[in-house]
This record gives sequence, structure tokens and C-alpha cells, in this order.
Amino acid sequence: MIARVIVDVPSRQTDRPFDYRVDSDMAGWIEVGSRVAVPFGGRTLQGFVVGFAEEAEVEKGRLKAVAELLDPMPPLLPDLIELARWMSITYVCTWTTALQAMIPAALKGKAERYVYITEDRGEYADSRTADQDGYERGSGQGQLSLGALSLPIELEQFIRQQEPVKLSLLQERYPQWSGLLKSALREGLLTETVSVRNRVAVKKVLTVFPPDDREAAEAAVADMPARAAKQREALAYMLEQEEPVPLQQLLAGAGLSASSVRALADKGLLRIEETQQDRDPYAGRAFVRTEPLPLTELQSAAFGQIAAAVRSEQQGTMLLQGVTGSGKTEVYLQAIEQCIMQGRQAIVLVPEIALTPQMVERFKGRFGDLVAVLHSRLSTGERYDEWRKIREKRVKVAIGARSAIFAPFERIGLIIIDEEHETSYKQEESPKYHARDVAVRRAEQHGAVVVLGSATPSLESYAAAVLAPGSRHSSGGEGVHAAYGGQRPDYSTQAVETGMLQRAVLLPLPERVGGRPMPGVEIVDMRAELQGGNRSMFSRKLHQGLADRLERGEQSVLLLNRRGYSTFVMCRSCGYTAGCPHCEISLTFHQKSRALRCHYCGHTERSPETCPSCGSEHIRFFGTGTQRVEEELAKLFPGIRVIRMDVDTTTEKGSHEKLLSRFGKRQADVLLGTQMVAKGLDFPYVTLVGVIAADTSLHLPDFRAAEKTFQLLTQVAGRAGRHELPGEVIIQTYTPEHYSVLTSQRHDYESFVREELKQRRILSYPPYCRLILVTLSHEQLPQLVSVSEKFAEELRVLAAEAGVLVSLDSREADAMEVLGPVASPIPRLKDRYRFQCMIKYRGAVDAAALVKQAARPHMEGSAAGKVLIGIDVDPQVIL
DNA sequence: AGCACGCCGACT
DNA sequence: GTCGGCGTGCTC
Repeated sequence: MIARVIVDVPSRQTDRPFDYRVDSDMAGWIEVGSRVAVPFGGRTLQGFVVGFAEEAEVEKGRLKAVAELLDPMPPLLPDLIELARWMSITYVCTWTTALQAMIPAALKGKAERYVYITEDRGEYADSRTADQDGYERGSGQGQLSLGALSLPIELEQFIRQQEPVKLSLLQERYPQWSGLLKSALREGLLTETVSVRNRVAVKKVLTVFPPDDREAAEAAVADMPARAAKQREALAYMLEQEEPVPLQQLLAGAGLSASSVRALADKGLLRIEETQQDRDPYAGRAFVRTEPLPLTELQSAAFGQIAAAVRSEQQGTMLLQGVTGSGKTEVYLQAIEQCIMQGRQAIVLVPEIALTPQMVERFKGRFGDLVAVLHSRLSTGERYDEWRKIREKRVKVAIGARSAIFAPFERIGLIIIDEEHETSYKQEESPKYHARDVAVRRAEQHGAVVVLGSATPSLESYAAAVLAPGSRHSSGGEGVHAAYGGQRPDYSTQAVETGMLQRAVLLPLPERVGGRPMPGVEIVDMRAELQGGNRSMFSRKLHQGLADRLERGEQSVLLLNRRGYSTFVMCRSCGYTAGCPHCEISLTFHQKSRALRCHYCGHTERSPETCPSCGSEHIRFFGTGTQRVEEELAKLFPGIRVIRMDVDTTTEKGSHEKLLSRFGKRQADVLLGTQMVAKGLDFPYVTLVGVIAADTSLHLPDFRAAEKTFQLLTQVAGRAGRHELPGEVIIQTYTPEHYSVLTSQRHDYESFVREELKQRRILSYPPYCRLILVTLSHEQLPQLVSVSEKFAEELRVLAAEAGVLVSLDSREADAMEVLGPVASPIPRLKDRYRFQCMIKYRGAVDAAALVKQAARPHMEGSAAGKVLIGIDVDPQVIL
């Protein structure tokens, strides 16, 4: 039996399976998806079995054997192995990088090298002038030696005491002897073994089992001598128990010490065993059981379509477009119930920030113990335990952030992606996947249904539902299509690209449950404020609004998408601005620490009192950050209680929840923060939402800037007036005429999309093409420029050879353009200059493969001095 | 990623 | 005439 193994070395040259012999003792256990330890180029590495080969297919004689099977149950399944392969091609990464993204950190074992002193040194024993046991004891020195080689006595004793001892530990402790250790291993004085250990073992606890022999136990309770009162108490308690009780719980609950319980165990009256235990982060929390709620007509229609699609066991995608408060979650819950009833499992993806206890409660309340929750705030061990519940089929529903898409279920029927437009579904590190793409691909494998839920769908998803060739519109879609006069607009001159997702069914939920109106939104033109003599960051309107809320004891939410105190520091005498020495970006002033900080690389320096360039004292701070708003609020409204929520105040574990819970208990008047205040909050006393500057996200160098602004404004506006008290929203802006501001004021998604699609079409951006952004970086600018140009030229040559280097304006079905190279929006980051090429393409063009091929000559070989190319495949457009 | 093999400078 | 620099190439 021969296993094909992907070894855990993320490099281009090892990105293929290597073949290993499987010895008969493991043969019955090893499967596709098994995690193994294999010898590889002189060391032992972890790897995954991706398949098996026939004897005839491989070069015989040169095969090594699999060293160790690392888990009794394979952590991955064949479909995930295949999915990782697909990811490696789509996102231009190695197979192992994709595989590593799928397993919990607890299983990312590293091979550890252990050494011990060789007992049988065979032939050497004869060739030396040594005593019988193979040791040469020099004049009382007691040195272990072999020929010219000898180990210092201290080292030898240390090894003897601990053996086998980790090589890394020895090297750390005795760095001066690392060369000697190497020689000792080579010469056979020391022997090495390798073993892969998991980062976290299954947690074991001592558990006390109720008496097996009840009669004997009852008799013992009765006969127990008076001085053994504690034992009697413990035994009587255990007689009442049906289930085993953790020892610690028994001791704490009954005020006993372990000795009394041990004594009972010794008498054979109780049984104490080590059992596996899950670290349940929700232990001890009671979840109120909930029943399905009655659905509105629209909810019911959406649910019906989803349920039918799940039943069909055909892959399908649905876009559930519902405004905040329209009851999407109840539709999800009932669809999941349907899915479970068919013996299939469901995955629910939620943005990390929305994965609050309340959110979890809704699912646990409906499905109880059938739910596993995966999120980044869990410890490695907790996460592993939740993951094992899925793998061991103890749960039917997995709810979690991005990476929960890899939940190792065997029969998935439904994948729900809530707030599908959220950018947190895109992973910024390699593998740079988008959970939505991966979901569609997994659904294809399982014949499952993907439900994308959002009040403001991404243009890509919306295009797949409404504009894609062959897309069907659901019956309730009047409101949605009114913008087109009931007709699909004619965009036939340019193909809409929806990539993998050929079409999606649109399920609109345009009404709030209970018919509560959307809050009124007022736009304030800050230019007019300035002309009217108001130089404050608060318009008169917002100032008055805040004052009213304070007076009435209601709460306000303020959004400013910029943390810190001020965005840049400039000398008014000479024009000097403080920039990061490692990045081409201005430094942000932080008031509390009186420091200048780079928000990209974290560089921090003390804020200058005088200009470092000309010595002038006219150093001034410009631009407004959350810290400055906080200060200004305190000045304007003495005694006001403000909670500031941004990256600077939420780094600590659980701080995010803590701040929100304080606000929920009305211990503050204002919640001030960056975009994290816009998501999913629901507080009854919030009646005012203010956006301090809507423009901050509008002028970013990002083709999605308008879309992001619209989504942010719409979302934050939804935070007001969710309960009895009516809400008010005030948006301050310097560009009140911009369509993303105007349409969000009217909660008018369709008009926004229509305008935005026009722009995207003119400029050839998704969904009218697909994009890959390649970023190249190097410490030396001239080298970077030269390699970037070579890369772009090579890519154009390859595209021309493939016959696809055609303008996107053409009517060709397959087209590809290479733009650049140009300097990146952040031209220097962490001491590396950055250039980028944007690749736009459509149709059946395998742009990822061409990029990979063009990049190859610049990525291989030793890294020193070469331009390292970071390849960023922007996948949101692949969908 | 490691680690070995392999050709050119400053040392016993 | 040898130790050692890191450039290229391989790892089942």
C-alpha cells in the first residue's frame, strides 16, 4: 500500500504529493484525510494523505515508510482534501497552506526531535580504547566519548537525567555545544527519535461513577462508622446520581476532600476514571428552549423556496435580501430544522463581530446540544473540542466565523452566510480565500444550498441573482425590480461575470417584522456649517440631537471611521508632516500616550514638541479621530458618559462584549466608535445615530469605496429606533450630493445599485469582469521596478500566446487586460516598496494560472536579494 | 522550509 | 594546502 502525502512545507517546490510505503500495522487505519508523520529529506514532518497509489505507478525501492499515524480518526475528509486542492489553484497558494487552514490549531503539530544516549554503539565499542560498557572514563572525568569526540560531563548528565530529551531544549540550554551535539548525532554517540505532538491534548478529568453495586453501597452507607462521616456523605450523594460526576464538582459541591472519595474507591464502592472532557465555553449557561415562530407571508415564501431547494439535494444559491429587522434569522432557523430532519448538517457563517452570546443563544435555544460554535475568541483547546463535536458527528449545526466553512461534516444540506457583504469573509493572509466562494464550491460537492443573507447585498451577489444570464426572479420581487421598471436592464454589450456562481435566486424580505418604519435620516452639509461659522466637528443639528438625548436620558451612537486622535501632524511653518519611517504613510497622533503611531506597521514614536525639521513650535494636529471626538464631547457636554470602541480599546479578550454590555445597561450616554459600532447592535434606548464624517470611507483608493460607504451608512442607520422609541439618524458629510449618501438616506438599495453598476460598467470593474491584484514588494526600489515590469511583460506575453490578451471593451467572450505596474496605494510598507499589477479578465480565462506562471522565475531560488512577490488574488469577484 | 553538495577567499 | 562563504537543487 502506498500513500500519497502532502508534506507540511509551504514552498512551490514541495507543492506536490510524495509517495510513502504504508506498513501493514497501519494499513487498515490510514485513509484519505489522515494526518501522518513522514521522513522527508532527513527530518520528519507532518503531512496529509491525499490519495493512494498502485505499486506499479511509483518508482520502487526508493520509497520510505510512513512513520506514524497521528490520529485515530482522520481529521480531514476526502471532500476537504479536494477542496484544498481547488483553493490552492484558485487562490495561488500551496496545497498544504490550504489544508492547514482547515484544521484547528491544536492539530498543527510540529515534529520534535528527541535525543538519547546510544546504548549499543556496536562496532565502535571494539575500535576504542575504552572500558567494557562502551564509555571511556578519563582520569575521573567521567566523560562519554567516542574516538576524538567527547561530551562535556554536564551535558551528558543532563541528557541521562531527562532522556529522551528534546533537541531544541538542549540547543536552547547549551548553545555553546550545538556543534558538538550535531557531531555526536552524526557519529552515533547520541540517537535521535522524532515524534509529532499535538499542541493541545484532549482534556482529561477524573470522574466519579455512581456505584455499580447499589445494594452494597446502600449497605455501606448504613454501616459506615461515625468517624467516616465524610465517606458516608459522599457515597450517599453518589447514590442519588444517574450520571458520572466530575471529581472536582463532587468535592466542591459537598465540601469533601479527595481522600474520602479515594477511600471509597479503594473499597470498591465507587469507581474513579479519567474521561475525556470537552471544554465547553457555554457550560453552566441555561438556554431557553424556543419554538419556531409563525412566519409572515414573505418569510414563509422565502422559507418554502429554501426548504424545497434543500430537499432537491441539488446545488443552489439563494440571496435572501432583507432589511434589518425583517426576520432573516427565523427563516434560517426553520430552514436548518428542515435540513436536520433530512439527516443532513448545516453550516452558519456569521461575521466574527456579530458572533455574540445573544446570537449563539438563538441557535442553542432552538437546537440545544446539536450546535457547535467556532470563533476566534475560544482558546485553542476550546476550539478543538467544538471542532471534535463536528467531526465525531455529535452535532448537526456549526455556527462560526469565516473558517467554520471548513466544518468537517459529511453530508451538508445547507450553508447560510449571514451579512454576506461583510468584508471579514475574505481572509487577508494566505490562503486568501473568500468564505463565500468556498461555500459555493463546498455546496457543489455536497449538493447543498447556499443562502446568502444581507440587507445590502454585495454587487457581485446581486448581479448573480438579478443580472446573470438565466437568473430567475422570485415572485415577491416587485419592490426589488421596480427600479428597473420591472425589466432587467440591458447590459448585453458587456458580459456580467459571476464566475462560479452562475445564478442565484432572489428572495426579498422588504418589510420589517411588525411593520416598524425605517428611521428618518437627515443629511447635514458640513460645508454649509463651516460657512455659517460653525468650525466644530459637530453640526448644530447633531449637537442639538445629543443635547436632547442627554436631557431625556436616551442613548446615542456616534460613528467615525478613524481611530486615534488626529490623522496627521504638520508643521505650519515649514510644512513638515510626520510620516512612518517604514511605510509611506502619515503617522496618527494618539492623545493618551502622546505618541505618533503607524496604523499599518505599528511603529510608535514620541510626538514632537517642536518641528523636527525647522524647530518651530507651530506643530498642529489635523484630521479627526475617535479620541478627539471623545475629548470634544467631554468639553461640550460636561459630565457626559462616553464609551469609545475601536481597535485601541478592544484588543483585550472579551473587552468588546464588556463595553457593549455596559452600554446596554445604560451606564453610558454615548457609544462612540469605528465601524464596529455599526454591526448588529440592538439597544432599545438608542434613539440617535450620528455619523460624524460619511466621507472617510468614500475617497479610499478602492473601487468598492462607494459600496462600502453605502453599506456602512445603511447599517448604522438601522441601529436607531429598533424598539418603541422612534429613531433619528444624522449623517454629516462634505459631499452630500454623492449617490451613496443620498440613496442611503432613502434606504434605497435599488437606486444605489443602479448607479453603482453604471460606474462599474464604465470603468470595467466587477461584476463586469473578474480581478486579480498582484502586489510585488522589495526593499530596493530600482530592483522592484525592474522585476515588476518584467513580470507584467511576461504576463502579457503569456496572455497573448493563450489568445486572451484582448481589451475588455471588445465583444470577445474571453478577454484579459494587465494594468500596471504602478505604485501601490501604500507605496511602502514595513520597509518594503510596493508595486502592483491589476489583472482584469472575463470568460474562461485561467488568469490565476497565468499569474502563477509569470511569477515563477521571480519566486524561486534563494530569497536573499530577490524580489519576493506577494500574490493577492482578489476573490470577491469570483464568487 | 532545511539540508547537502559544490565551487572561490583568508587562515593553520 | 584546508575551513567556510552561501548559490543551486532535492526531498518519496
